[in-house]
Amino acid sequence: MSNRQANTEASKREADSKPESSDFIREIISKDLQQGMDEGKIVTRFPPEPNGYLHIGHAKSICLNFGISEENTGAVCHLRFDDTNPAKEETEYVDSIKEDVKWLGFEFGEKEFYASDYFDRLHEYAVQLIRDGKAFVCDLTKAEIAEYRGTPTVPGKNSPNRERSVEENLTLFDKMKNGEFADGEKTLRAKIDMSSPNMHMRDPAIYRIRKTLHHRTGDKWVIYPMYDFTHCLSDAIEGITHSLCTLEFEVHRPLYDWVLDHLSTPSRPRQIEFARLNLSYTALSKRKLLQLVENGDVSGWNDPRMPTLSGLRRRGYTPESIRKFCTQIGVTKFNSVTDLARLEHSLREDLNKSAHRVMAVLKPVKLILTNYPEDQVEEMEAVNNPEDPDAGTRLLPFSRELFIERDDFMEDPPKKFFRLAPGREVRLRYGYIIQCNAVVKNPDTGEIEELHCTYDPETKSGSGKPTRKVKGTIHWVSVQHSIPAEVRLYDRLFTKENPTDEKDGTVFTEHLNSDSLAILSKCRIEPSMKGALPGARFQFERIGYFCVDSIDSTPDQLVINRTVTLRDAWAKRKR
RNA sequence: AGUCCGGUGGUGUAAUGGUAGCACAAGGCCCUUUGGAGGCUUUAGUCAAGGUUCAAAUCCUUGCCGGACUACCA
Repeated sequence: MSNRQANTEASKREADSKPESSDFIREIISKDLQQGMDEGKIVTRFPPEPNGYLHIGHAKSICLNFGISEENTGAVCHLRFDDTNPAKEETEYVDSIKEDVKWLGFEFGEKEFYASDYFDRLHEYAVQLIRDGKAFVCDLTKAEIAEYRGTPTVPGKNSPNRERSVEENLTLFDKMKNGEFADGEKTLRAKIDMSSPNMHMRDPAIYRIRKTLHHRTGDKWVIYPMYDFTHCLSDAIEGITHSLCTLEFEVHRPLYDWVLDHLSTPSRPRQIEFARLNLSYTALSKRKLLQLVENGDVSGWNDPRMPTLSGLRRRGYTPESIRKFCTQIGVTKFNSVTDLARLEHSLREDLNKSAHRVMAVLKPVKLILTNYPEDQVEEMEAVNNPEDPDAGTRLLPFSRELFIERDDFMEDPPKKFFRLAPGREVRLRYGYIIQCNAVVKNPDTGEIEELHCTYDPETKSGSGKPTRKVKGTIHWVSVQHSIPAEVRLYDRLFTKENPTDEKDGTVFTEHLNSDSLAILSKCRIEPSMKGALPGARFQFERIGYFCVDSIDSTPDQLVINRTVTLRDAWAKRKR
């Protein structure tokens, strides 16, 4: 026994003293460091396209990139907006992305960059490629290019314009730049290999014409560089050492390398791919999330059911819990689906330590203590957070008429029901032991309207008197002292574990959970919640973690969101 | 179909030729004035078949399964 104890103690200590969790990317980096790469100055980057809101999947990338910069002395992580497609990108998204990264707890400071800041240099690089005979202006239409490209099994055909002279290409590219052609009329293409088994190497477009206002460069440009051309060069310009991206870019890596191999750049970054995050019962693609917003399936990008960082924030998630989650799930190269329960676990773990406990009754039923003096009010001392002695205590008003949870009473209870029932005793949390004597029902509806109980004055909480044990403890609020609130119970947005798997012929919106939101408007909360600030988080004892809604709550009408339920052994038993 | 990348308990991961371990989930027990928290505990895994080796999750071969790729998106 003592031996085993010693063992677990030892292993705990070992776990504590280990650095940060490692993964194949961090191992590559520490190897590079050992070999003296860049005098130990690691530079990573988080490169969002400002065309939507960040979600929990991006958090994985943010934690990886910024995490690595925090773990290595002298290292930095850049925030770089990949804004090369003016048709889709907006300043609104830039602002939300910056806010979300900061909220997660990461500092980019001055390292805020935009691919659009490099448009001049990128243009020069393109001209250089033309001069070197490595790029040409192509007249083919979009459809023709697709046709000429072939398929993975059939090699493509060369564009008829592939052998244009350098001079002609230069002139044509200049005319593209000067707006002399319409959108789609011409493209600049890299001259690589139309028979490559890698489709991305079949003379990919690197510049296209888009006569659209750009959110930062306005009307300065009518030609815009493509991702594959932009990303590697932006990395090289910024001195990124390790360019970390998701698995779907693996096939782009030969092109990433090709561009850098054929141009003289200030540095030579390296792309490494890892698996993106998938979460059960969740959709994680900007396109699909956009669809939910536009369909009105949710109230917006920050709907508390959305997996966006703004949604999770409004729901009551803490940045710490998300960061913890991201380090716990690890980084690998294989596709996987992470159990939503994991995210919820790290949330509860964090909130359990930090959230103040409060008594709230969501579905009230009146309970009258028939032997308690009419006008008497007692102040019961309640612990704010049993996990944190420094959180102190507060006083709860206790009186003859109380509200308790409708679910905490059953007329005809099963054996393992530890709560109130006719003739049964329970303890009122921080109060007395009571016994139920009578049930008053509405004669028309049969609905329970009042429970008449008696209390035992000898059993007051904290009185130190020896008292009998009762199996159940329930929460309550005083009718006259409690304050009203609207409580919004949120649940998972989808009923299907992998809603975006559409191989079975279904569309992800078919799996929307019709019970993902339930609004309770007659809730009663203990008076200490008066004046609670938007965003404030609490644990409602025995129910779950909640927060004051940051948008809809007002001092007069509290609106409270359920962040996550408590683990519930009783609910499990019922299943 | 071709190319590339991957396959470790139900789930997420570790073991870098040398004892298959951790976490989540699920079950049980203890404790408890939150059916919370905490403590203890059980179940359960190397895709398959060959080969190399004293020794294979790890290296090799073949097969099977999964993913990515066929935007002037990123």
